[in-house]
Amino acid sequence: MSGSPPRTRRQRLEEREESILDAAHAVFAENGFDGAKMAAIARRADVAEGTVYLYFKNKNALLEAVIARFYARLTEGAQLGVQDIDDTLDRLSFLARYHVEQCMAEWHILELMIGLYRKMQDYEHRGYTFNKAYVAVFDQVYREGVARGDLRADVSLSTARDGFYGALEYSVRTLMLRGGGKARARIAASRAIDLFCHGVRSQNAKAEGFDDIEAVTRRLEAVAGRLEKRR
Amino acid sequence: MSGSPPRTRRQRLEEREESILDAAHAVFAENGFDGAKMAAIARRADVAEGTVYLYFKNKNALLEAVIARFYARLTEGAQLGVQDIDDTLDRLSFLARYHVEQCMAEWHILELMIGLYRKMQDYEHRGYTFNKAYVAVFDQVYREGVARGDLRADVSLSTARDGFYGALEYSVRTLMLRGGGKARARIAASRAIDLFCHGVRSQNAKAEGFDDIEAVTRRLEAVAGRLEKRR
Amino acid sequence: MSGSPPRTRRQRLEEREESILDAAHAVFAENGFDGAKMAAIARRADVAEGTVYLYFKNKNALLEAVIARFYARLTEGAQLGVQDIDDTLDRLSFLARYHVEQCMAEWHILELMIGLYRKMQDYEHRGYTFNKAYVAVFDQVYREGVARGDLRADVSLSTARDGFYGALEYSVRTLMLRGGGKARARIAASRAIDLFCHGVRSQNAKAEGFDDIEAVTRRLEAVAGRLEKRR
Amino acid sequence: MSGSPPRTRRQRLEEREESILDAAHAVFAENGFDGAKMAAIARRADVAEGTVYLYFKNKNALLEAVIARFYARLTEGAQLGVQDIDDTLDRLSFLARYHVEQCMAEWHILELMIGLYRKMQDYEHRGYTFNKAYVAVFDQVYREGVARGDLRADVSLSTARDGFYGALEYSVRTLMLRGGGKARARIAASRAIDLFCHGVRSQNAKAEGFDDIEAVTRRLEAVAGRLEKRR
DNA sequence: AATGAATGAGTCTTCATTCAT
DNA sequence: TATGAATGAAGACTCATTCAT
Repeated sequence: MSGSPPRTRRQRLEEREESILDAAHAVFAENGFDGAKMAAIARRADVAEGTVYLYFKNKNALLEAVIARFYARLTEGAQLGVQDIDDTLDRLSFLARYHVEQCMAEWHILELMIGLYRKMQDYEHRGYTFNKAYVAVFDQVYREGVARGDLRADVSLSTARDGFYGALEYSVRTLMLRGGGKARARIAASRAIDLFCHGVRSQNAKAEGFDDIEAVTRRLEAVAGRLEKRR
Repeated sequence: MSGSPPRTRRQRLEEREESILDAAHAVFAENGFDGAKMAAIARRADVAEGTVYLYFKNKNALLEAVIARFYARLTEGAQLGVQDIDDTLDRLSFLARYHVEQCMAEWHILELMIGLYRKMQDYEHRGYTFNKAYVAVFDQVYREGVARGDLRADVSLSTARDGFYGALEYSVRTLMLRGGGKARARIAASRAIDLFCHGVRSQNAKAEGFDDIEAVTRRLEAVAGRLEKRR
Repeated sequence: MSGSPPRTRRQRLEEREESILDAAHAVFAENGFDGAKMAAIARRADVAEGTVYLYFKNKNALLEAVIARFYARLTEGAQLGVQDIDDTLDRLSFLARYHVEQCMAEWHILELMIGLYRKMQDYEHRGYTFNKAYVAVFDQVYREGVARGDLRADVSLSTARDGFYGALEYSVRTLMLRGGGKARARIAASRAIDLFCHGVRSQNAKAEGFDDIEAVTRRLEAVAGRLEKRR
Repeated sequence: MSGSPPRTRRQRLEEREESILDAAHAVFAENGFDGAKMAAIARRADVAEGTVYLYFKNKNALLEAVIARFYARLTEGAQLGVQDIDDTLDRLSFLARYHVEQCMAEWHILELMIGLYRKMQDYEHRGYTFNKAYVAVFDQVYREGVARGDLRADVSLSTARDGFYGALEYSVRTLMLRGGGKARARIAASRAIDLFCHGVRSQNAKAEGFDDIEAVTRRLEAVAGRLEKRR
């Protein structure tokens, strides 16, 4: 009779599952894996405790599903965002900002992933797979950047990727500990991206005249000294 | 008459405490906080269950002590290592290698710290304090590097720090997931440090004609490094 | 089709709760608070240990519930009993007998109440409230007695109450220690009530010439009482 | 050399024992039996934990000793006080005041005695013995009072005793619950003693004309009615 | 499919008592 | 005698999972 509510049985089930996942996501994020109680999840999903077990085999499976969905969404968001940008550095900037924002919002879920590895070594691959799919977006951007001549070709993709996400996540962690807001997050992201792109050595030292011969000599002497010290 | 075994009461107590910490360290690392059973820790320390509570008020306090000791050692090792090195880049290289190695060995303990924040918000400061003391070593090196003109002055210390440790830890995480050994860890560390120092933008893009002495030097150093590795 | 067993879910729950209270009552009475083990209570209620906690938050709450129920019943019994009696002295006699009998049967539960005060100072008021509701029955009887001119008006209600219940409970305690049966309890009650009504000073001292009809009546009543006891 | 400190070994031991008893008394009173920790008692006695066990076999024995000492002192105080008083009513007044004061001060210890009966049925007799010795003081006073014609002869000693101490202790309990001070205690004591001596029936009813025949008739009719009811 | 009452294994923690020194 | 570190048994409480309805 009524128009809007879902008609199909199938649809109802999917909605239920979704709401359980929403609840689980929230409760896991708030309390960690061991701290999350199935009862709390059920209550939050407005469902009886037993019902959860009709949709997910057990607590572990539920966490797995939460993480899978989280990563799927994360990856999708990254892909869509990159699509509309052309310039390599702009793309990297977007990915950095996006990553920082998402990580801050879902910080706790990310922690859970790590914990997951201990509990279920079978699923490690899964987690790795999720992550691989996500960073593939970055990889694609990076490869294109190299091809276009925008990025160094002599840095391996994995090194670059580690540097990129590593710096970002470390920033996030620091922000989380100190309690920075979204604004600070953005600033941190842009700083990190700047560092990522230019490195830390002083421009003078690098680009200006800088007595290179002198430096090379010093370095070689240092190497020689070290070699001499060897028994 | 007998030489080695500890005589003093005081000494025995300290040894006991140490052995309990060792046991707790191991059990926490293997099973995480909630997964670690006090009974297992006691058994591993070869001590009755109640005895643990003579030395540490409860499970939380025990974890805190484990982390405090870990960080104290970590910081001390970094300080000692840096003392004997003069060159800024060498110092950073050392810190990078050291960090990666330690993190890989104590990966699980580091995870625990993060989890700790949820459980005991009062102690957040503690964890933050530990970390602060540790990264102070890097900070000192970095500041000196800037003063010497070796490092960019226009990058804030915190940004640099985040980039440095972030990249390293991300590398470690990746290594842990994929299961790389110590050898790979070193390689990852040096790559990360290279990236950290030079950034990712292609040399063309950056210096437009920047001379190649830099590259040559790097190659020579690589050769020297390989030579040094030969026993 | 089947007649007696409870059908409704609600009813089953109430029965369960009741049976847990019964079990707790018995176990607390037998072993005191600290001596009572939740496991024993659960076993006695024919219920899993965890089930008890579905009905009562914890051991303290369980004890509280036991006491509340006990007092509720006690008070109700007193009220009902008094309703059917008109004469003031008969009413007091009934209350005395009733109190002694109940106290003897539930001696241990009464002890628990006292112990409760130490453990939960918040609940003191509760215990006090229960007791107040109970003695209100006596208070009402007493006030009416005063109004009717049957009882001294120059004795404060609280003093009278203390004397009444105090004497009774002291009797009970003595009986409990010496191990008297119900018969002895009744005798003790009537003696206490007699003392309560007339005091201990010799008749000479009191009334100086007060006539003996009083004494004669008492003797006759005693005879009648003895006759009644013969089955 | 020094003058005051105890010389004999024997004396030192007795002092130690005494200080342990003092500590135990205090800790038991504050926390009840199960709530009292041997460690706390030892600490309070300024003695090592193990030392307590050199003086008392175990916790139960310690409690027993505490109670024995308490009763011995209580009894002694009562005896000494009565010695100096001649008048029967004054003696009773003193005993009442003394009892109330002592009970209020040592309320918790008295509770413990009751609990003791459950734990050690072997010792019941002990407790009973202590109590018997104490109330013997009252008994003696009462018997003399009867002999002197000051007190009713037709009230059994045990009834009188129950009435006396019962009323007092009930007062005390009420005072303890409501939190009255020493002043209130004295008032309660004197009121109780007044009630004990004169009973609650209105003087009018008792001493004045009071239509006794009428009353007697009613009572006899009641008895007759009861007899008639018998099958 | 949904419910939610029932289960009971699992764990931290306490504390009386012992015993090596 | 005195010490106090060590012991380990015992018990309240939690919570993932099951199952009768």
